[in-house]
Amino acid sequence: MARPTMEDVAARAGVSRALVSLVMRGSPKVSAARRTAVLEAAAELGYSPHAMARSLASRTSHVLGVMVSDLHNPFWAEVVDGLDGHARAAGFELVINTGGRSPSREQQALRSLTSFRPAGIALLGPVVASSAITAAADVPLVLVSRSSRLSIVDTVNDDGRAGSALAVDHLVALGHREIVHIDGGSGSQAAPRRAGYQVAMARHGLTPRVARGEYTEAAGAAAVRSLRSPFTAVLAANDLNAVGVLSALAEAGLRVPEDVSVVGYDNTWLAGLRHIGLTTIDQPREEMGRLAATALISRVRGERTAAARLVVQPTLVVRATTGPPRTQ
Amino acid sequence: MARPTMEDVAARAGVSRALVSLVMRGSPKVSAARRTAVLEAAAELGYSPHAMARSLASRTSHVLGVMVSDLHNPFWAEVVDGLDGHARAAGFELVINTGGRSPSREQQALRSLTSFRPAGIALLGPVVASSAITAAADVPLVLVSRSSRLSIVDTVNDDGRAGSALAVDHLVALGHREIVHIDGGSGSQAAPRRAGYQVAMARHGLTPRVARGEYTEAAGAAAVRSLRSPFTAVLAANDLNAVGVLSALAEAGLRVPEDVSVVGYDNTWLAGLRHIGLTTIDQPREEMGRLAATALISRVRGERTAAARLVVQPTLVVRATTGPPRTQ
DNA sequence: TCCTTGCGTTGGAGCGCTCTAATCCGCCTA
DNA sequence: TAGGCGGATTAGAGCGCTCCAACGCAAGGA
Repeated sequence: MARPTMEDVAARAGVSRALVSLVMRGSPKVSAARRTAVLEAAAELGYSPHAMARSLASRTSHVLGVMVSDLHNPFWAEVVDGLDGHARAAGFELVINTGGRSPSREQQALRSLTSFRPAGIALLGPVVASSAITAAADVPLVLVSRSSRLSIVDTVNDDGRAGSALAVDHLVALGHREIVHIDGGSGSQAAPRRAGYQVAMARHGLTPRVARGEYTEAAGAAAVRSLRSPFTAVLAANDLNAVGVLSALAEAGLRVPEDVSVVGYDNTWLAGLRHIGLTTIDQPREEMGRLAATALISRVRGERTAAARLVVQPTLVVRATTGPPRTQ
Repeated sequence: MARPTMEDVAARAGVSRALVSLVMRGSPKVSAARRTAVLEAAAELGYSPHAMARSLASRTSHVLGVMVSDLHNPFWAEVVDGLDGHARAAGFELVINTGGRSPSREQQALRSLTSFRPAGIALLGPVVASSAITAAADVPLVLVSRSSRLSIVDTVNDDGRAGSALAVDHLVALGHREIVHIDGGSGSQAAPRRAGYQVAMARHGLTPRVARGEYTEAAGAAAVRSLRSPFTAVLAANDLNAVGVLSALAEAGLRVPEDVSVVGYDNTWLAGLRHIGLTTIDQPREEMGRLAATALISRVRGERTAAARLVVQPTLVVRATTGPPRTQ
């Protein structure tokens, strides 16, 4: 038994195909009697419209393509939640795809997304080259956690410089002076966080110390092990990285926060686990998703043509991994 | 500038639309000269085939719909990885959707998936009613981490009874006798894990003690706090739940594993974090994804009609949260 | 009475592609 | 030289839907 089509519904309701189409799209210019007849017929047949045929015929799409760079990072799951909720409310469906942190796989994912001819595409933390992005950009595009100067794309970012400054200020207020930053290497948004840290340290008359890292647990642990001279606080690249820092500190017999304070970045649920209780910088993840959806949809509707540069403000969340330094 | 169509490519290459179609599908019955001409024209125009028009015309689909019950649980991210890799290799695209743990949202997600007329649908840890599943089932369906007696659906599960038994055996071998199980309530696969625990305890001549829980950190912590009589080991509902157990034990001033041993379930990366170092039961997550993809694809190709009941074997991963009980 | 108006409804074209059957053409065989 | 063959190519219909122009019809105005 093949799926019923609009034709079948029309036949059963004793009307034309075009009328069924109008009912399905909730058009006001259909008499109440016909409307209920059509809806009944549709219900009896278990009819549901064929999204692809619809978008093919209407030359419009109700699909938003989303490429998630890394499905394993809980950060993105929460951004997707925000996107999903808002898009759904506006009548859009999400097609999610994953890029696995590799430029080539991202490019393939991008191609696969465009084959659906979505109304717009959101790239969450992409690492793919700018040129590949422009190539795909005959639809509205929004980048989350990656800045870009391309005028055809919108961006949603947190103010990484401000975030790092919040962390430094917090640590300095507690009395710390030897504050190390483990950075995110070439990861998305690593540069502004690093810059924010350096500026804030200078503002307090302190010497910045940056250890090379990336957005993984292992990198956080390795960076701590490589540090020779003493320090009393660490600003990690992100929460995952911070957990690696915690492990390495424990290995070295250092207590947190008595001997060393640690601050993460993102405030994913990982940081909130009581067993970890990480002081961290909160990025409003759901809001970022919502903003991305809004930006995309407004472009799709042609309400805006100028590039949007949306910046959200990070906040400090104090938990158990920061405290005053040891008074020596 | 609208996207180029097959017509445009055909015109540029000086051939018919049908020939372009053949080239795009890699048909062998095209002369080398025409093939390169078409490919060149396509490259020059930046043509990429329109997936929806294609599936509409061919009445077949290269899309697999995937509904993830909970994007926040790292377990599913890893299953999706397995699915993705295998599906992609077989020439299928994934459309991922999220159900947010709620039956009504899952049902909506399911409707949205079917509107894409996918070749098959994978439901990862669905909580939606069986009846809603059958309603959608005019395409092959596979359930992961949820058993079902419906003959039209395939299932992929780990052997939860065996997994629990592994945990109990491990703890008993270490010398434990007071082993508590915090269960997953009505969550998917909670029942077999509970049963496996009870049977294994009985086999060792021990009295089972089950505390009601669910698959969250908070539930793990709450369950431990509610326990009155002494115990030396806990088998948690899953890893997330186990982390809650660790927190509650720390609060109560109990050390792990010196005072209490803790075993999780799933072996997500969370368990592997060195700061947590959770002994746990490994479910082969990627393999489960791969099996789901294989099952779906073989049904899609009509190679099989009988329902597949795929069961994978869990294994024990010993880390830092289990050890011999205190000798009193 | 006829003509207009406007709402409700419909036929038909066409979205970008696939698929079947038909056509073309060079070459081998009788 | 005619006939047959088979591989390469193409025309045309059609997938399920939307959209436009056109149509029928009852009510109102001249």
